[in-house]
Amino acid sequence: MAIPRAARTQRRTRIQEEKEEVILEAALDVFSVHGFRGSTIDQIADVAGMSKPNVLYYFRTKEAMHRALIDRVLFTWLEPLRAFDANGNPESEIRSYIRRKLEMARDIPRESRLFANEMLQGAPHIEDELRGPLKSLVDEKAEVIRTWAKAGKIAKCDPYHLIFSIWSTTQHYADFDVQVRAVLGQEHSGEGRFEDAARYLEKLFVDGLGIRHT
Amino acid sequence: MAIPRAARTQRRTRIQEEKEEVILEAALDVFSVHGFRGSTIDQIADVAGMSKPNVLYYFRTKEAMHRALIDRVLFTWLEPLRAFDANGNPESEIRSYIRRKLEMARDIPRESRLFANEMLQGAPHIEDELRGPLKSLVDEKAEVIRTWAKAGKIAKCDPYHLIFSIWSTTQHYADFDVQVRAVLGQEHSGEGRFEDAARYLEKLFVDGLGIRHT
DNA sequence: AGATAATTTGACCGATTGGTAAACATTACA
DNA sequence: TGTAATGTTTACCAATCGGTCAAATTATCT
Repeated sequence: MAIPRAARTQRRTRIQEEKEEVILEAALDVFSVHGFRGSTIDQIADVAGMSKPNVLYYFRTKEAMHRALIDRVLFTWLEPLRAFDANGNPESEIRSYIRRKLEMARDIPRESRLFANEMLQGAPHIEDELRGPLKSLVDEKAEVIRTWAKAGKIAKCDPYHLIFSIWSTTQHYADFDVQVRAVLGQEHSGEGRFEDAARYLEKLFVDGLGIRHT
Repeated sequence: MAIPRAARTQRRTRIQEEKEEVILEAALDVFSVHGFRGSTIDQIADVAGMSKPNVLYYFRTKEAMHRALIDRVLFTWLEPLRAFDANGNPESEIRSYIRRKLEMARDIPRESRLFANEMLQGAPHIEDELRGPLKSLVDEKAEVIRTWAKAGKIAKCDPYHLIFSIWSTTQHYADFDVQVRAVLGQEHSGEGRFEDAARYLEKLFVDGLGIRHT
């Protein structure tokens, strides 16, 4: 019998690389909508265009697929926060952070929904990542914000809740997309809503944080 | 055989009233965490402390339970927006709206998560309510905000995105509770975080919307 | 080309799914 | 108290679940 990927130490084949990509792509489609429990391997196999045993040849369990997906997406998703620069000036840093997050909500909404689903379920698979790497990163950036506040560059405010508010307002356009479309109506549901959102949010945060325009 | 509730036209019994309450309570527990597809009648019956066929005696299908739950929760959830008063002054109205929403995120987070789950899945069960009653309500309140802006009471801004941003920032504390706790660390995960959030968000929105303190 | 390793599939497994049937137990009301 | 309506449970159903297995197919390398 063939040796499944996970038990092997050798190099990955071209086919492996391709098929694993196809499967994770399909898994993202399914998991991001129905969550872990609500998704089935059959669904994923269907979307991926292959048989269920074939999917299970590359990922031995449903959990393994989900795990691989989370790991990959977690990195991408935190990229904008990592880019948050202590040496930049507050206004442009915050503006571009908001823009980047909104672009991600627009361009890769499934990734956002995958996380949202995980959070709603109490993050049973990634609690360690939250308490570890994520917390460290946020702690670091919170310190940057606090420094800015002490230097009088922005108003004094709780840096953690500031970060939460940027996360929530931007990811809202991915996670609650249906609601946003429904409320805005068909005429405002084009891609232009992201530009409107960016304009509004940038102003809200720049003014709300008492940032002096330079 | 007994006639299930849904097919009956007569008054509801005391027992019916009680048991339906118990079931919906249990269903809220389960649906809010796992979503519709990820939840099972067995789970709900277990939490409700009754047998599966007994649950199905009161609600003939899983969908019927979910439907009843959504209908009930939708009303409660929109209460704060309904209370948004055109005759009040912008500062106090916005402050109290934020407070109310945060209180709900703290006191009835399961309701928030139920909706969030529904949104993530594309709102297959409540799209009509979104396009109808919800949109109407938001349209009405958006008009109020626009009036305030025209009167110079608050800065000009897109009223829809303003409402979205209040929704998302406040509900974040219910939907992403695990993440918030993980990032804040154990020492700041007491109920005090809601007070911190309220302080931060009120300032953000009051200043961000250019509301003059009176 | 032939051998070997990698990939794919159909048939299948026990457990769980949403839901039903009918016997049994309890309640409400005359 | 009797009885009809209401409520509850056990046993069960077909469909679907995550996952296995061995056989068949395809790709790779000499």
